[in-house]
Amino acid sequence: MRKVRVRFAPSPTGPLHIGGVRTALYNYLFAKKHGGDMLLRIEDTDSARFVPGAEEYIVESLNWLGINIDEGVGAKSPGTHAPYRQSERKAIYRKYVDQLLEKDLAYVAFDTPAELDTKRAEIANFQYDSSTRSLMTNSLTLNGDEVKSRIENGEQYVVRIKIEPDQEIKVQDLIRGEVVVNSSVIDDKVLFKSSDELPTYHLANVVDDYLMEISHVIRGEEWLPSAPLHVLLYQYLGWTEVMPEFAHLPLLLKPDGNGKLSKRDGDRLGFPVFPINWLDSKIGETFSGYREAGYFPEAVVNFLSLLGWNPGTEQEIFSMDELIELFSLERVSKSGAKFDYEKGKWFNHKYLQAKPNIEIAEIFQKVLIEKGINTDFSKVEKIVSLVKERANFVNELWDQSAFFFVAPTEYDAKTVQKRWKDETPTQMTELIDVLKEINEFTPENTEEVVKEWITSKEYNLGGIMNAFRLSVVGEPKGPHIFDIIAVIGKDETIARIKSAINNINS
RNA sequence: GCCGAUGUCGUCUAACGGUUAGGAUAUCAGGUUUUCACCCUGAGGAUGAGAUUUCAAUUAUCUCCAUCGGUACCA
Repeated sequence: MRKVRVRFAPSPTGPLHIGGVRTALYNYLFAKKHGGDMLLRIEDTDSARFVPGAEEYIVESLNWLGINIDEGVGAKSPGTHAPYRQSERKAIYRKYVDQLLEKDLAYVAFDTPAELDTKRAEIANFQYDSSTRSLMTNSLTLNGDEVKSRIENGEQYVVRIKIEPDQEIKVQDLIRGEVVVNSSVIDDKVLFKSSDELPTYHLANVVDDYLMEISHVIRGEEWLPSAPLHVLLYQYLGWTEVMPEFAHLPLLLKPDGNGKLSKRDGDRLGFPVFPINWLDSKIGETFSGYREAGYFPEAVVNFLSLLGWNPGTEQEIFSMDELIELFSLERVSKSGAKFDYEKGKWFNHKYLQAKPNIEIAEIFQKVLIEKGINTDFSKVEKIVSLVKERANFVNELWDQSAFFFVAPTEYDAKTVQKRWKDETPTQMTELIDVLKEINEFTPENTEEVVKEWITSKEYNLGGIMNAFRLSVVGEPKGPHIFDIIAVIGKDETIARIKSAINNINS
C-alpha cells in the first residue's frame, strides 16, 4: 500500500470555521493512524477573495488544537514538494493546461461574464456544455487564426474542460460507496483564467494532489458534486493509476433550523464558531473563538471528533492519541451533524474537572490579576479546588468565587426575606463573639465550635447557617461555609457579619 | 428547475434481517448538600411516509416526502 499522504487545503478567504477545523482534524487523525503525512496547502487561486491574515489564522488555529502539520505551510521543515501556496505555483499549472489544450480535451473561450449572463437569461437552465458550446465564442467556433490573434491582442480568455456528453462517471467514496453521475449534467468548467494567470480550484487541486502524491482526499461534502469532474480530470491527464481515494465528510449544520453552520451563527446564538478570535478589519467586528471563550483545545478536539464519527463503543472522552488509535473513515457517518453547543460545554466541564488544580490556578490567577486582585498562589489553588466543580470554563470561576476576594455589597433579596428574621441580628452578633474565641480558624474547628454554640442555645441550625452564608457570600450559593471562612480568615469573616447586621433591613 | 447526498429520542449517535431500539447530552422529578453546583436515582422522549422482498425489516429494493449540498472566470 502506498504511503498515506493527506492534505488540508483551505482557502484564505477569512477565518477557518469549526467545520473546517473538523475536516483538518479528521485528515490529521487518518494520517497519523496510518503513519502518514499531513500537509497544509493554501488554495489562494481566487485573488479577488484573498483576505490578509487568514493564512496565519489557520496555522495558529491548528497549532492551538494540536493538529500538527508535517509538510507545507506552517510546517517546521520546508518540505519536498514546495511551494505550498497555489499562487506561488502559477508556472506549474500552465503546462497541464497546455497539455489538455493540445489533446483537444479543453478549449479556449472568450465569452465575457456579461455575455454569459445574457445567455443565462435567454436560455432557461443554460449550461456551458456540449449542447451549447457551439453557440458561444470559443476556439471550437472560431478559426485558429482568429483565436491566435485575439490572444495576441491581449483579449481575456478562459480555458474550459471539454466534457463528452452521456458518459457515466463513477466516484468511489470511502464513506458513501459508489456515486455515479452522468457527464451531461456537468458543465464545461473553467480550468484556467488569463486575467490572473491562475487555474481555478478544480484544476489546481487535481494537479497539486498529483504532484504532492496525495493518497487520500478527505474533504467536506460540498465537494461531492464536483468529484466526478475531478475524476475526469485525472483521466484526461493520464493519472488514473495514482488518483487519490476520496472521502466526503458530512457537513456541520447550524444548531437551530437547518443549513451549513455559518460565520454569524455563533454570535447570533451565543457561542463561537471559530477556533480562535477573528478580527474582521473590514467591518471592524470581532468574531469570538473557542480559545478566548475559555475552552481547552483537548475538549474542542474531543467534541469535534465525535461530530460525525464514533468508535462504536460507549466511551466519550478521548485523548488525541486515543483518537488516532481508534479513528477510521468507515465509521464516519453519512448524515450532517447539528452543532450542539450544550454538549460542547459538557466536554469542557469534563476536562476542567480532570485538570490538576495547580494548572487551573495558573490560568485563573492571570484572570485575577487582570481584575486587579493579587492573591497568594496557594490560596488561588485552594479556591479553585473548592469551586471548580460548578464551572464549565476557567472564566466562570470568577462568578463562582468572587466572594472570596470581594465582600458582598448587596444581599440577595429573596434570601433576605426568607432567612433574615427579627432575631437574626442578635444571633449574628453572638456568632461574632463565638468566632472571636477561635484561635485556629480551620474548617474543622469553626464548624465544631459554631455547631456547639447553636446546640447549646437551641437555635435553629438552618436559620443560623443560612443567615451566616448570606452575611459572608451575599447569595445562597458556594462551597461549605466553613471552607469559605477558613480561606478569607477570621477578621474578614467578622467584618462581613458586622456589615451584614448593619446593612440588611436598615 | 436540474443533479447529487442524507433521513433513528430536542441534539450527537449505537444496533451492518430477529434487541423491551442501547448510550451520551439536554429537559423534568426525586435523593444528597440545611445554600448553589457537582454527584446519585428515576421519568418522558426516536426508526420521515407508503409499498415490495422475507417467517421476520431501523437495517434490502422501489416510490413519495423532507432536509442539506451543488448548479460561478468562489473555494
